[in-house]
Amino acid sequence: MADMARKQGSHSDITGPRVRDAALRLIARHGYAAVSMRQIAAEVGVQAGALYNYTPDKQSLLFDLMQGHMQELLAASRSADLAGDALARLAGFTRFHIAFHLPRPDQVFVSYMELRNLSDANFAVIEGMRRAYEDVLEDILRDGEAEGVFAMADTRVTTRALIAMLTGVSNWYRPDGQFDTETITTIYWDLVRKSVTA
Amino acid sequence: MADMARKQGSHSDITGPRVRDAALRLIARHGYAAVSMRQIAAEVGVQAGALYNYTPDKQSLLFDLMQGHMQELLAASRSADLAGDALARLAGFTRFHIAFHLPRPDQVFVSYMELRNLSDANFAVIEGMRRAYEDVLEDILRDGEAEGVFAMADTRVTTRALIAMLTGVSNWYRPDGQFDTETITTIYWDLVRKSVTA
DNA sequence: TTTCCAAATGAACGAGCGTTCAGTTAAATG
DNA sequence: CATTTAACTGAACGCTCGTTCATTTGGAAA
Repeated sequence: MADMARKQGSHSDITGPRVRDAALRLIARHGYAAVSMRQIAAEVGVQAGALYNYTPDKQSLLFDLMQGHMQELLAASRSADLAGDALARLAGFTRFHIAFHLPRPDQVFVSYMELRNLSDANFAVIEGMRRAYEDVLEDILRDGEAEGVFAMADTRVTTRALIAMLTGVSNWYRPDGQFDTETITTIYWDLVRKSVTA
Repeated sequence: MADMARKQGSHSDITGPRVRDAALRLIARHGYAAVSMRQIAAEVGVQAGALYNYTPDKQSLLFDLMQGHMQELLAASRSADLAGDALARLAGFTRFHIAFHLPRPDQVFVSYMELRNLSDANFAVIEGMRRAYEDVLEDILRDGEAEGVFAMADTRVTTRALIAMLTGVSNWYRPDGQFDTETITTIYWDLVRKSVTA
């Protein structure tokens, strides 16, 4: 009679996500170093000490946010990179990248801006996941070169250039602005396709 | 006997730049909020209080670094955007952007990562300068469309996409690495040219 | 040599930091 | 109803923060 439904009805399964949500929003807005545990706690509506029921320390809170984002990104990208020739897969990747990033501006912001606030060990983990994501695109570009459909001076540099271009959309895109996701995708796919086709 | 050679031989004209250099390097490495005035002072070799001979406060120190960078960038870009048809000017802009940014990784990093740590008034100033720089490229793209040499879905979005791509090189480029500036320029110019030509 | 003053020191200010923990609370269990 | 215990409080720990300022220092000016 120990393990079954142990904390049903308790708040911990509600407060936990709320801590993460508050931390994500505040860190995206003000930066990891500028946000205090007391600010996060106030946003959730608890005292600072209560946060330590949900994270061992502030650094782990940042790492969990970034690792969670990268895990979602990797899992989703591997599902998306499936069918067809290199050109079709590049179109799919472009569409996926924009569709994944645009609805997650805070996650994107934190994951790209707070790398230097990770401990060395945590940085290595996130960096490895970023590499793995770059490899998804690089494989497509290499296959397209082999097919004779793509031509570029250096695959690795081109990979990074394209990802920088695509991710940059999060820096200015506003959902209530001039463009919807579909229009953005069309514009960027046009740039991507032309830049790498032979 | 008042105004002539007033502080010749004093340290202020040496310490001032050293404060800015130390602040730039430390902020690029650890972030504005994570760097203390005492750390900057220690790097310079003075006590924290002495910094206030050179800046009214920490916020002004950050703003001066960013404003100085943007002023240099704008002045240099206007000198570089001179001759020829749109294609030649786009080549010149691409070359200029890379040549200007690659030797200044710390300035680039700070100017793009610390925007959220500026006061509202200071942010507006820097944002305006960034807009002005984007306009240099956008003018080239518009002229190229008028010439019938370029074709793109949206000039403003394309401007931002290209600048994001070009600036992204600072995120991974290392001067002791595989590529020299000339090679990088060739690779990126290839991508830029193909992405916008009709 | 004496005077002068820019430059820098070093101590202090109130405030906020991450984190810990003994004690309180309130909902689920028996 | 009595008991249990996860969740949370509130105070405290030692420490660092940005900034101020009376005082000291040392090289240039007279």
